[in-house]
Amino acid sequence: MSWTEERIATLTKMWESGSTASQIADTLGGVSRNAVIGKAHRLGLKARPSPVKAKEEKKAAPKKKAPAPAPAVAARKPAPPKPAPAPAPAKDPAPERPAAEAAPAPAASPSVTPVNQSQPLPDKREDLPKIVSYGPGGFLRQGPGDQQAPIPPAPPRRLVPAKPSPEIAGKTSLLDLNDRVCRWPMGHPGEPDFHFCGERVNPGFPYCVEHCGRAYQAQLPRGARRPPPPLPFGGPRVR
DNA sequence: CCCTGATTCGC
DNA sequence: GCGAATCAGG
Repeated sequence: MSWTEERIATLTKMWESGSTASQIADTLGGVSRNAVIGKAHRLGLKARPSPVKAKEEKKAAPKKKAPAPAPAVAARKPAPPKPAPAPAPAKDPAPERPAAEAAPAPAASPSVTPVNQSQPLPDKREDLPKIVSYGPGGFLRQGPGDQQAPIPPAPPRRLVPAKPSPEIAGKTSLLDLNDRVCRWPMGHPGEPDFHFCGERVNPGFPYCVEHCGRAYQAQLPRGARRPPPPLPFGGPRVR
């Protein structure tokens, strides 16, 4: 498969919406998770909470890994030594301010004196122990005296694809299918609770062991055949 | 083991 | 540019 305009758009949207590379790969089809990640990086839209990227070397303190007798076979990855090129001038660990806090500029006009204060001190209103707190998602909570909204903070919420219906909550939906879950349909397409088996597959097959037994049956001699089990699709609807 | 994203590097 | 192989943390 090639990266068409459309597929790139899908990749970009899903990546930015927080979908995992695996989900994106499954959705797109024809590409691997690695391909998705690779493409995403090439598109320049990387940077997402990575489980493995929360590292930062502080000092050159190689604990282990003495230069082992390197095997001449350098078939791959001849780049274990990572000389810290970081010219970072002792980045002080000052925590970055959340956008919500950085934003609230002195938008409030100076003329508006704080109410509810027994000590109106316009001179040193900056050292007032202003109590702020943050709501879910980083929204700035405002006290009763805070009138002016300090710039609507961009919603830090990430959009997550919702399940189509509560009926299949917890069930294996079409979007949940991948190479290692059983794709045996449960129910009929179109029905609200239609889903897939979702069990781990019998390795090498698209179904779990149980459903492999249903899908693959030895051919019996003519005359000795039993009525076939209901087909996953196309069978008469029984209600 | 399963998952995740990052990175490398032959093609 | 692409993506398998590999790494490394959860």
